[in-house]
Amino acid sequence: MENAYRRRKQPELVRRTLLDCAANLAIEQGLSAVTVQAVCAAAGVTKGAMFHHFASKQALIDAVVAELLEKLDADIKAAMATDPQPYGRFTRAYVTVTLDDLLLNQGSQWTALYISSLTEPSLRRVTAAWFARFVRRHHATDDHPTLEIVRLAADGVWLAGLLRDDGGPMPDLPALRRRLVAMTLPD
Amino acid sequence: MENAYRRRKQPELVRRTLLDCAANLAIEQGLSAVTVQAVCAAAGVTKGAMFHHFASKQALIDAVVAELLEKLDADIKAAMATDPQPYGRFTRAYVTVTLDDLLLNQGSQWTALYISSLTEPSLRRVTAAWFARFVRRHHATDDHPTLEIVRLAADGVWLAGLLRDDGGPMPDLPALRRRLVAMTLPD
DNA sequence: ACATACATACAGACCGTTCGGTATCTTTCA
DNA sequence: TGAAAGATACCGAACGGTCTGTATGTATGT
Repeated sequence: MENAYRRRKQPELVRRTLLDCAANLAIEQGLSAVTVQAVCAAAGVTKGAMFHHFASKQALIDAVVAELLEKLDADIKAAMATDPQPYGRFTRAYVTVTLDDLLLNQGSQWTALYISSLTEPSLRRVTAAWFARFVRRHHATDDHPTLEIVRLAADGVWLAGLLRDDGGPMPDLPALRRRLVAMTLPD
Repeated sequence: MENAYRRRKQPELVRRTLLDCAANLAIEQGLSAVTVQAVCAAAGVTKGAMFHHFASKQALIDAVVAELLEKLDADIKAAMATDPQPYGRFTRAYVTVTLDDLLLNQGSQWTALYISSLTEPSLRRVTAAWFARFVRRHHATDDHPTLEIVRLAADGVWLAGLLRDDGGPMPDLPALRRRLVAMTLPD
């Protein structure tokens, strides 16, 4: 996005680019690397532009996390919609979405960002509320202790995905996925 | 630790206090709250003292994480030493140490710090290496897919512990502990 | 023309780090 | 034994850099 001063105005594109660059910075270098300057440099705009689109740095980060949660939300709901078996439906969707994200894009786009959102206390509150609401809504079909263990294991896979690029042990994801899904079925 | 200038010199106590204060700050307010000034203010010393004991801020944080990993290391080894059953011994110890930390001190002293250490890329490398070494050393007795799921679930409990104070769903820890341990036994 | 979308320049706070100086501790040696 | 000498512990202030945020100027779009 070069020569930004004299190009055509593209407010929505600029806003989108800022969000993407902030997310990428958080993913690749941690949340502490997400400075306003770094985001703007990566997006090819100046701070004036950023503060035009977002009231504060915190508002930018909040928007990034909100988008992440919305995407997770949509993916989980989509997975649940194609599942005829009521029992454990939410847990199966949770496992599927989590594992497939690691399987498909080997870079694990969202993992680092998701975990980062749990370390900053302000973001943690948002994410905790999001997850609690999901669990509460589906407690009728997903309340069994075994299902809880499966969900916890899926959470553990988030962490394993984080460590993957640093020599951490990485499970056989397809096999693990099969096993976890099998544990969510009745009997 | 008041009137620090004219009191008796207590280098080991000061060093220890700095480490504790840095850990507490990271636990309660996130790693980004660990500034040199904040640590020194909490410890009741000046920045000069801190830079006398640690070559840099990074060296201080590295020392905190190293202590955390050493403590985990010792706890796991101690738990393994009292376990007569070879199969799944490491996994059982891992589950025990993780769950008991959350059970005993309800503040979950180490959880937030452990998770935080996974977000900063430099710290992540250390922690990943530590965990990979552990898994590799015990692959003879702890290589079964079910054991891997148990370990992943224990990792998930780290995250659940993080969310606990923010309204996140908290499992019935004693029951969960029993179930996970049962899954590590033969048959 | 007017609102929107940016660039530019700057302010104020805080960051990690350095450094000179002063106290206390430890060793040396008469 | 005890005083000088050197090492260690710590203070306090200052520095250069980077941070978020603001104020203002200038182009574009309608």
